[in-house]
Amino acid sequence: MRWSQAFIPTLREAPADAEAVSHKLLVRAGFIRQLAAGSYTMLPLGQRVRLKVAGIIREEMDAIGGQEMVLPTLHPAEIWRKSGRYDLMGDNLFRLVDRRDVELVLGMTEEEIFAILATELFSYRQLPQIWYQIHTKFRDEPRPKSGLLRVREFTMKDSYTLDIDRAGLDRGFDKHYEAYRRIFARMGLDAVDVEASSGAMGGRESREFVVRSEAGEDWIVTCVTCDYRANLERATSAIDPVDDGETEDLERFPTPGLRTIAALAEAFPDIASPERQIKTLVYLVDERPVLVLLRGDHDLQEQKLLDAAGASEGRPARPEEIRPLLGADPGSLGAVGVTDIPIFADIALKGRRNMTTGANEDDWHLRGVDVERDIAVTTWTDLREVVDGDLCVQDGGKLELWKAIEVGHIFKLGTKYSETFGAYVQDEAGESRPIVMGSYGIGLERGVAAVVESNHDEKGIVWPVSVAPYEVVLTVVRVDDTATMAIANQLYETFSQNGVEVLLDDREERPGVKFADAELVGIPFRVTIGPKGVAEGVAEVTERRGLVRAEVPLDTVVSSVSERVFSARHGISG
RNA sequence: CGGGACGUGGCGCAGUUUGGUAGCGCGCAGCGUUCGGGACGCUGAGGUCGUGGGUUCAAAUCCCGCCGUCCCGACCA
Repeated sequence: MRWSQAFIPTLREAPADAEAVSHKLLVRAGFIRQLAAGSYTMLPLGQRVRLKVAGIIREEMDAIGGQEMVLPTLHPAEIWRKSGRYDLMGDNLFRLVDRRDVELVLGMTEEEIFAILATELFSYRQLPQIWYQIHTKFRDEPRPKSGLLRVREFTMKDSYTLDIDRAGLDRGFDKHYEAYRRIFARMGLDAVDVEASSGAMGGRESREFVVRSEAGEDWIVTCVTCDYRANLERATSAIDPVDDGETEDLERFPTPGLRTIAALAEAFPDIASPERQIKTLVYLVDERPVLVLLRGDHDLQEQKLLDAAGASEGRPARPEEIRPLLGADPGSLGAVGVTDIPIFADIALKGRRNMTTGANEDDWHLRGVDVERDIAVTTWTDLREVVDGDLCVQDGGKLELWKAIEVGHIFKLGTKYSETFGAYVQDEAGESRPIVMGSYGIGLERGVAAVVESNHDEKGIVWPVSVAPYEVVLTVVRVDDTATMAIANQLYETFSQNGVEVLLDDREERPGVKFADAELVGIPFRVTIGPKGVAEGVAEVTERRGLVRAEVPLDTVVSSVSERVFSARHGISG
């Protein structure tokens, strides 16, 4: 491609209010343009990168036996009602009505549709299957942001494994795990996998692939001394033991005006230090009230509560909703004597005695609470949110929190969708069994943004060869010099014949502009050719990463640069 | 959805407080000089001031509604 004819609209000034670096750079360098909140045009450069990413994914999916297909994005709402996700997905699901008043939705993931397809399988002999597509997904995000990182319409590689049993699912899951590691490595992403919550997807086990970045929205917990790593929504930490002393009897005592953990602790330091208090929260999960019990100095991780309750939405109850339930306002709440509301208690409270909690009467508290003796806990589970500096459950090492971009997620789904849609096969014994499914996703444009987040410098983007829009830019310093231009054309042809993706910068611009643009756009290799070099029989080769320069004879420049391109093309080494 | 901000040639902005008929930089077109690290001169094109209504002799400017976008908090690839 000749730059003078290419649609590469670079900008001197970035969008002022853009936060993420990748957003600014992709806009400035002419890769993307925004149409509306969360809707982006992929300009020619952006589309080339997107196709490179799709190509890597396709190769790795095919390598594990994946079969590509394309499913519709427009789905009858009925299907989503049947799986229960029409309501579960809430407002994130785009809904519309056609001219016949039929309700439709735009697909935000496709477990339902693949499960329907899987009803065409009848025998365990046809399993396992790995099916995938690279296609558009729609999500009515409450708040699209950070350019390509969080949008309402995007391309997703979604794949699904179909197996006869859980052992098969485990194998399919492991294959995806390995494929994902290769995909991200080839894209030049330093991605790590962490334990994650399955959320609205359902299923038992899931792992997220994340890339460390300040632009990310996930919080990741890792141990500095071992391999423990988990999403904050899932992470646990070791709990320091507390000596509760001798068992005492339950006793009411007045606490006028004391409404917070801190205030109570200050007024009664000997019996009500924060770790001796029970924090009682009232939540509405899927609109049902529940009590949540935590140690006074611990905070709730909401996703853990949702996971434990099997719910999709939760929020703290408002004071006017709490009073009719417990008879008191926040500040004097407790779970002692409560039997008509489910009580979720954090495991840090297990076995604790002589605790202090609200008496469900304003300005009164209870002391001497023995959690297991006095409270009818419905569910004991891990509910507290890990904080920076907590200790690792595996080896006691220090835990660190950091922000990351989620670039992929793999789920062990189970039989929920196959049972719902009737995807059963007969096993060896002739018994009908629901197909065991796994579900695996990668967001392409988010992946592109993540590459930019972790591959840029003050001059612009630094694309890994594997996903670069062009591999080489041939910068002609004097377009008006016929000898130079003739040689440039010749080099351009030779690169093209070699199969190298080359962009010929034949614009009538000053050299400084061309150099700056090449660096902003981030093409891995720049071959600079001008009258001076032509006179000496050399071209200058500049590697974008580190801007390392070298003079190379004109007669070998194409072969040497091509070699470097070929060896870097497959990724891994970047 | 709650909180904050913004909307003026293609891009980035000033002008709004104190109404008087729109300006700057970049970019763009033509000509000339220049050109191995973001050149310069001259000439020129380009704007329903987001939108609807109101106040006024007069509205980018004041008032009301609506739409849109961004940022901060609850969701996900």
